Amino acid sequence: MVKEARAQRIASYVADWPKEKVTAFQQDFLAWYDEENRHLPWRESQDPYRIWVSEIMLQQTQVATVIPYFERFMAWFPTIADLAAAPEDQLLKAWEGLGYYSRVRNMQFAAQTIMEEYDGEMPRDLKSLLALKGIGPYTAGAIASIAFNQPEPAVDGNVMRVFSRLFGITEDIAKPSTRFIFEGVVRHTISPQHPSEFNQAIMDLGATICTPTSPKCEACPLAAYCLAYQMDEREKYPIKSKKTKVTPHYYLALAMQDAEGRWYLEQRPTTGLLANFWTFPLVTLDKKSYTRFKQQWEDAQTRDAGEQILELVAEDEPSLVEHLTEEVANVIWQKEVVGEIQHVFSHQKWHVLIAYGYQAEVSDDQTGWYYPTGWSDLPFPKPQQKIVEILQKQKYIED
DNA sequence: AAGGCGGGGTC
DNA sequence: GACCCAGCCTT
Repeated sequence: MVKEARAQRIASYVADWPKEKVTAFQQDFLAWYDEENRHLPWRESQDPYRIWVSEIMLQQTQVATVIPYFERFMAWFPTIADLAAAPEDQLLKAWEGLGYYSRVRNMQFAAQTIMEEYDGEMPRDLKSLLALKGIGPYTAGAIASIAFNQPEPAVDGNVMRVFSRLFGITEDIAKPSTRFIFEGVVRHTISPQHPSEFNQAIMDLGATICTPTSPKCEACPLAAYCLAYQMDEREKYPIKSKKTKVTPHYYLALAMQDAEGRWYLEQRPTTGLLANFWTFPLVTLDKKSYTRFKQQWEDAQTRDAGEQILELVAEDEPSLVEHLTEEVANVIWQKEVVGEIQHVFSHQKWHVLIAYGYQAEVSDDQTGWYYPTGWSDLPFPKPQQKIVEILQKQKYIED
C-alpha cells in the first residue's frame, strides 16, 4: 500500500532523531529565530486576516516585493468585509504586478464565504481553512500554525529545501505526492509549544541562510544537525526533476489615438492568462507573418500599413474583428513600427510589435477610449506597461 | 498526474 | 540569455 510505503520512508528519515535530539534541535532553532527573525509587517500581530493576506501574497513572490503591496492592500481593504465587497478593478489594481492573479480573485471569493458562513471571522480549524478557495495544504498549515498556534506543518519550497538537506530526503520535490513525506518529517520535529515560531524559523532560514544556491552553511544554526552539510552535499538537495517549456506567441499591438488624445483599450477575457486585465488590442500573428511584417515595416516599403493591419486583423479571431473593424478602418496608420517588446511568462514568451494609428475623428461610440490620466485606475499587465513605456519614450504619450 | 498561471532574481 | 525561485486550481 502506498500509505504504508510512505510511512516507512518517513520513519527511515527520522530514525536518527530520538526525542532528546528533536528537543535540542527545537531549542537551538527557536533560539536562533528569537535573535535573528526578520521584522515584517505581518508579524506585528497575530491577526489571521493579515497572516492570510501575507501568505497568499508570498506564494511565488519574494518578501521584498510583497512588503509595499501588503501595506497598500491592508490600507485599501482593512477587513475581510472590505475585501469581500471590493470592486474587481480595484482588486486587480491592488495586485497589479504581483502575478498569478487568480490568487486575489480566489481570496475575495473566500472572503465572501467567510462573511456568509463564519460571520466575518476567519475559521480556526484546518478542515474549514482548507475548504476556502485559494487555501491549499500549505496556506492552511501556515494560518493554523502562525495565527492560531496549532502544530501543523506548512510545507512550501523553503521547507522542502531546508528539510531535504537536513534529512537527506531524496524524493523528487516536483512530484505532488512528495509533500506527504515532508509533512511527516515536519510533524516529527515541529515544536508543540511554539509551532508558529518554528514554522516561521524555517521560512527565515530558507530565505537568508539555506538558500537555493550557495547556502551559507558556516552561519547556519542547524549545521550540526544537517545531513547534507555533514556529507558535504549541500548542492545536491533538493532533488527536483521537471523542466518548463516556454512557447512563443506573436502579437501586433494596436496603439490607437483619437483626435481628443484618447487611446483605445480593451479588457481581456474573463478566464485564462491575465484575465480581465486591460491592454491595447492584440492581434495574434504567427511567426512567419510577424517576421515578415517587422521586416517590411523596417524596410519602410511603400505598401499601405493600414491595409496590412486590416488584413492581419481579418485573419484573426472573428470576435476581435467584429469589435475593432470600424476603429481600425478609420485610423491612419503610421508606416513605421513604433517598437517591439518581449515578455516572458512562466510558460509563454510574448513578442509584440507596436503599431501606432491616429484617428482624426472622435467616434460616436466612445466606450473603450481613455485618456492616460483616466486609465491609471485600470489594471495593466506587465507587457502593456512595457508598451506604454515605449510610447512615452517616443513622446506619443506625455509623461 | 499534468498543465495553466506572473514576475523577479542570480550568474 | 539561461537558469533559478514554485502553491493552488482545473482538467
